[in-house]
Amino acid sequence: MNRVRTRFAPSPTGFMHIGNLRTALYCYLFAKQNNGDFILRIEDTDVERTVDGAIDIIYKTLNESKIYADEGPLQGGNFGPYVQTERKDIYMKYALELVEKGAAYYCFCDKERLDSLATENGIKRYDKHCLHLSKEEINERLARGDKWVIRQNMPTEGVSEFDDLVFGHVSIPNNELEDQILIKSDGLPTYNFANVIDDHLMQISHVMRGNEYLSSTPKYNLLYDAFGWEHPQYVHLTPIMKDATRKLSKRHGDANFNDFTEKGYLPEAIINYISLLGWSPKGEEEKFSMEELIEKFSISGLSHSSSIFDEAKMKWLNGEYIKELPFEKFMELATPFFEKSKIKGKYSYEKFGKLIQTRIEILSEIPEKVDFLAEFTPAEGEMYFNKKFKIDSEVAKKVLEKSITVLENVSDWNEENLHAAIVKTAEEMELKSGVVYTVLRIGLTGVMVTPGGSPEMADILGKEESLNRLKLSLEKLK
RNA sequence: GGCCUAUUGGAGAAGUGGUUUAACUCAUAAGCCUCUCAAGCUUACAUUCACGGGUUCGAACCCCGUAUAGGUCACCA
Repeated sequence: MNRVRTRFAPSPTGFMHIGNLRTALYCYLFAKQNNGDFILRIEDTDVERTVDGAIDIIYKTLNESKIYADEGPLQGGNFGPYVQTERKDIYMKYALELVEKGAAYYCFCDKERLDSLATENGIKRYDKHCLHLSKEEINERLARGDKWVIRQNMPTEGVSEFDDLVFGHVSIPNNELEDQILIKSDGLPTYNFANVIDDHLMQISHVMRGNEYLSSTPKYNLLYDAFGWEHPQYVHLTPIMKDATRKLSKRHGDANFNDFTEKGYLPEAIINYISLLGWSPKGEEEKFSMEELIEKFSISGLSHSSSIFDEAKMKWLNGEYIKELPFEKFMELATPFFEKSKIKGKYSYEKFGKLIQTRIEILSEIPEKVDFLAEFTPAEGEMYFNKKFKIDSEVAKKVLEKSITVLENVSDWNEENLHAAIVKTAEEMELKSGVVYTVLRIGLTGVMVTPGGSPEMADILGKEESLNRLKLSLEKLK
């Protein structure tokens, strides 16, 4: 078998869409698993749609995702250039070869004529009007400077068949195939032409791409045939949906890689999650590093039907990745989010970080998890009510009174000593320590639910602030 | 509308004619643990594989039809 070479060929039209990223991932995984090459090719033949800076976003996204190209605009290679607009002359040369062979022809039809071909339901199909123009007439119009395009000359009968590695055998009647444009009037090739020329010239062995190309694949094969080239293997990928009927798209929002990284998703988690959309691993595990994905990926595990993007599951996976982060690394990533919270400049990010690393799934949850501590309103009496520990406002008042005196004598204010002080208070009052823990937690924060317990809260607040708050809480109960 | 493709639970899915009582993961629910919340641990969650026929001793798996969904029919990729 030939060397495995796959390619990811995005158009630089904006941010990197999750669906495209997944295609890149699969191409990369398949190539690497077979010790092959992964090529990045920029398809910028639509001058209108290309946006400045989009190429850099592609590079940056791939890099953050740890999807590294062996060949591409940045790293070069033996099959360059890897940007299609820089290959313009190559396409023209091959198009002319096709015209010579009769597999393609010049077309001078203008928009009005093309529009007049539309059927009642708006579908238009080119009628090969210019196919039979004489050589003289063509040369004359060319010389005159008439606008022209080059179209592919499709067979009108018969059936085209091919084998797709996911969908199996597919056959399409040739009369369904339109004489598509190969070279546009601006001299640049269409995707339909450029991708065939480049895939062949770059020796791509496996073409992995979206499902939307499935029914045009016979057109590409006809092109390969006209040149006498070997067909590549095809692997058509099923779309990622937003819900049962809508495709996940830029229009539906929040489907770009950087939307997720900005929300505090880790690239590893995003990659891991999207690898699972449309592909199913063999075993029970679903959390995989890139190395494991390379090892486990298989075309036989690719799905035949579309899959719905479920952010809840990606969140869960992200939480798993956050939990296993070394603490220093976690703090490095978390700090920008602490900076956006209300505790900015007030309390230790580190101490809070220890508490919330297991309590958040995405980094952007940090502010909402810590903001409560920045403001303090003493709790109402009924907030202390607890059936299990038999706490009511009277008990709370006594516990607060006693705790304040004990805590005032804690000289080295740290978690360990605070635990000890609480246990000691409970013993002296002949109460379960849970009673004291609970009352203090509420007394210190004014809220019933906190990430972490009372010693942790007291430690973060510091001695002075803690005692102040407890006194205010006690006041409130009187 | 023509053509192409798909259809297993709330989501991702395994499964390709007979130990599948339909794996596994997320979500959801309950319990344990526990100073609350998380985390962790345990358990529950499709008599049924879009629907209707057929083939077969036997079908989610094979065949036919219907429905539904997606794709495609651009000088966009």
